[in-house]
Amino acid sequence: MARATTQQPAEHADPPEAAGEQAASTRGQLPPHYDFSALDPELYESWEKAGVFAASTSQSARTGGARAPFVVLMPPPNVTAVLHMGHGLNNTVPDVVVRWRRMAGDEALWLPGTDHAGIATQNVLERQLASEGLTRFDIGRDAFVARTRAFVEETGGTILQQLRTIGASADWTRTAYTLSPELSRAVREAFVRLHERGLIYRGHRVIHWCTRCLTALSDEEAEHAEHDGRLYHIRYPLTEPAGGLEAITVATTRPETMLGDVAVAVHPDDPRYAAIVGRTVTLPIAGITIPVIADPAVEQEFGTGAVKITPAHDPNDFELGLRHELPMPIVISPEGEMGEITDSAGRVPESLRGLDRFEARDRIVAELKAAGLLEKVEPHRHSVRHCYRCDTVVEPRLSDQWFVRMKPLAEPALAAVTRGTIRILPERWEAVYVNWMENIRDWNISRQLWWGHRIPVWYCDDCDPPQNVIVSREDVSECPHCGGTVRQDEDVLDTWFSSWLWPLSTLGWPEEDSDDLRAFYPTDVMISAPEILFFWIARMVMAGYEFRGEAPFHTIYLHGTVRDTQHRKMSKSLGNGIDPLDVVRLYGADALRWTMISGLGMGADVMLDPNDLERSFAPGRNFVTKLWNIGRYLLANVGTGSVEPLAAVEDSRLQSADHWILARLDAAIAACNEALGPARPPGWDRSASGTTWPPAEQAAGMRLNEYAESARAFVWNEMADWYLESVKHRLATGDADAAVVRAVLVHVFDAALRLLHPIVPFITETLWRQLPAREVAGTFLAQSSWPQPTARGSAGEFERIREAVTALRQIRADYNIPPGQMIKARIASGNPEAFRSGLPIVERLARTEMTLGSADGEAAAAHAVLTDGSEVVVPLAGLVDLDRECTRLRSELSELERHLLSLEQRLANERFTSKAPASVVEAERQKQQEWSARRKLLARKVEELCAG
RNA sequence: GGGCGAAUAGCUCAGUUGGUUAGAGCGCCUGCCUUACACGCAGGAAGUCGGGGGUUCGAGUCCCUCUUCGCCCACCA
Repeated sequence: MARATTQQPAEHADPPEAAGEQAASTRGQLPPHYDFSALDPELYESWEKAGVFAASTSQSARTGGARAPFVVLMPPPNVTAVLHMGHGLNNTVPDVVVRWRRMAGDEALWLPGTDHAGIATQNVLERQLASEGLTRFDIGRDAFVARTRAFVEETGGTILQQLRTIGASADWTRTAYTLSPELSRAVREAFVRLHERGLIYRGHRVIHWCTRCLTALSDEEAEHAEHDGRLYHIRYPLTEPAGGLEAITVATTRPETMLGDVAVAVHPDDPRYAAIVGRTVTLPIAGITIPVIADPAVEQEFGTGAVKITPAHDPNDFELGLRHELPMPIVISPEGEMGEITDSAGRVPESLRGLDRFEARDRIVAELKAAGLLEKVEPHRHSVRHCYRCDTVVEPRLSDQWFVRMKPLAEPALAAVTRGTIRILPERWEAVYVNWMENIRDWNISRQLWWGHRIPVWYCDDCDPPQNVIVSREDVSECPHCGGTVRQDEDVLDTWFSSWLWPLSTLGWPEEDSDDLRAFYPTDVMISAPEILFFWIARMVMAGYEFRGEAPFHTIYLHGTVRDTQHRKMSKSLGNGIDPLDVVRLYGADALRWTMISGLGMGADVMLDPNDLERSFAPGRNFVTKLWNIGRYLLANVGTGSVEPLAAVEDSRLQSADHWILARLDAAIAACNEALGPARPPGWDRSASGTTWPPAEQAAGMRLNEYAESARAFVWNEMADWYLESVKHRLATGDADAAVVRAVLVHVFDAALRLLHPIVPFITETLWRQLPAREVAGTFLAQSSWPQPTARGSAGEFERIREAVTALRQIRADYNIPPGQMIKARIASGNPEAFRSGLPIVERLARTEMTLGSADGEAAAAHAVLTDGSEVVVPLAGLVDLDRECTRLRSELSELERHLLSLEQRLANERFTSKAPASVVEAERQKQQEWSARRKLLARKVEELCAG
């Protein structure tokens, strides 16, 4: 039998025993599974070689071309990064969107690149040095930077190579790097311009300091984490008792900072302390005298209502210190050790100097206790800031840093979102963005690191302020005022100071006339994780307005996080990660992409099971295999010979199944388009100025999971399960009708591959290139067109066939009628030819015979009522016992009656009929009629069968 | 401390402005190697939509409240 050929395992694709069979020669060419590991890399290479991903400025409508530009910027991964699942998600999403737009006729640009990642990369190199027993100070700045640069050149960009394996269709010809000469130029330009506008200034204040990285951090880089600490109540004895008090008790979570105390503050209205304001206390351990002052910032209710003031080691105390013109001694070193660092002589006893701040804490507490000055210690849960790179507890520390004045920058960036030029999806993040912008604080941009953009500021030691500070676009070798020697600022800029220019700098800015800038700025969609909304995305918006006067993009799409089954974020340190390259190896890139996209509700996290890859990735692989097998069937049965274009097939030649699948295709295309949504707000492809999202589109689109599901359901549940199965016999005849099927099938499959290509590019491209329908030999699906509806289908007739067939299958299953057993079905009404012709292959295998006629007079029969009220009857003579059928019918009837009753009650309710929309009422009436008819038929059946 | 979100089948999640008998994938049960596909086909079981209250002709959907979980922000030491 023919079956024998299909049973052959893949390795024996050309079995000798099948040689005599005609079908075997074609069918044998393709194995039953798609060999992604062999085909995908080759395919990617040919895409890249053919320039499929490269965008051209001359095509952009903004620079004289005919296509709307569509631009997505890759959030640049750290240059030292290796691909993890987060990258997988973060890059699959834009790839799907970009591939969609590329097919939809846009000039699509996905611009890739890497970030030099100052602090992160420096940490990597410092760890390397540490393993050799060295620190960066041992080898010096120049050697360290050189070594880092060499390391980056050698190993950097690995991740960009890895992104190719998951199919990322980025324009690699434009690959950018935040520390490249071009981007460095943009960084300097931005710094100097902001400085000229008075938006960059040198500030002396308390900042977040990482004692391990030895650098200042921005507010965003100092992350809050809840921590179970203690609140220490410490008695500071009054120099002279007053107001009945011997001492004043302060509460603190960081006793070690008391050595830097310069005052004790109380609320001016606090009656408890009114008498001692203006007096002095003796600071224990240090043994110095400090004043008691009054300030309204003190909360009377918290702790004891008295607070110790350490201006150099607490931002609040610093502000208060400024108001009261207090001294600001620094008692903790950059490394986090106690010492008399600045203006603190006589404050730190010899025994504490050089001690780590946390050891010092314990020591000080012990000493206080011994001296009877520790009143009590309470458990106190509070949040402590940590370095976002090394998790070290951040030490607030007085220092000189460069700051960006953010308020003026935030104004247009805030307005862009509130007025709707930029939308944020999911919408709930909009409030978060707005809140941050409204409460924006100045940005500390200087870092005491070696790896990064050196701050373009030079100092002349011979000139007086303000001439001694030179801010310059070009390197400065001598003082422009006195001609003397200058020295450059030792610090580098925050990594994010180069990242926030990404939309501008990667397109050629500050060259205002750059072709790329004119053709591709503003970009379109910014796709990223919510974690960097403030670090990066919000600042890009500010930079866009500040330096170019336009929003950098119109949509911010924040996807979820990849988590494990316990909802923990996947991370190397937790050891719960999944290596995307393992997944690619075992399941294929398409399967990985499928899992990412199909599981991605709007803003929802993607849950994966690191211990059960099968569970997470089998669905994608299975779908790919399904597609592959549809393709196999097509190639074997349609062949590669020429096929009539669908447009050449007159409607009269189409049968019910053909009409149906064409209608379903149109519905699928519409559903996919709806889910993907508008690509841009009106007018954006020309200019962004004044553009806003229409309210109706504000939250539309970017439902990638819905798009995936619509396409999948069409291909699998409609095209494969029904259409393919019901046209097999027609295709086999080889006559004129077979030509119709070939035309429809090829058209529909071609459209399906187009619909699916953005999600599963490898399998679809591979199949498409073998289809007889491809436009021109040598072209790629990746750059072909997005499918258009045919407007030629109608679903009605075949829907009835599907209903009838499903009814037959239920009857078969209910009565355990064996697969080989022929059943004779009678359809109460309809076109018997259409039924016969539309039967799927399984029913047609000498299993079902359909006739048309009244259902009357079948005594022992199973039956089903279709939605149009007609019946399908299968005589059961000798096949089953009637009691079962009776029971089944009765339960069906009672269920129907229950529903009908509630429906009728609803319709009888006058308030319903008067208040509900007419269309709803009409639909309910229709339903009532249908159900009544069905009830009648069912009741009669029950009477006939179950009477005896 | 402030703000936001989530809770729907055993698991992961859909469910768009309130309107048919609440869906999908995985898992589970039954039967099937049937002309591409057992990584498959056919059929099936399974949900008082977190608890309570309210608005409405009608609530998974809107309002209030409680519980649990998660996220963001935050200068009460």
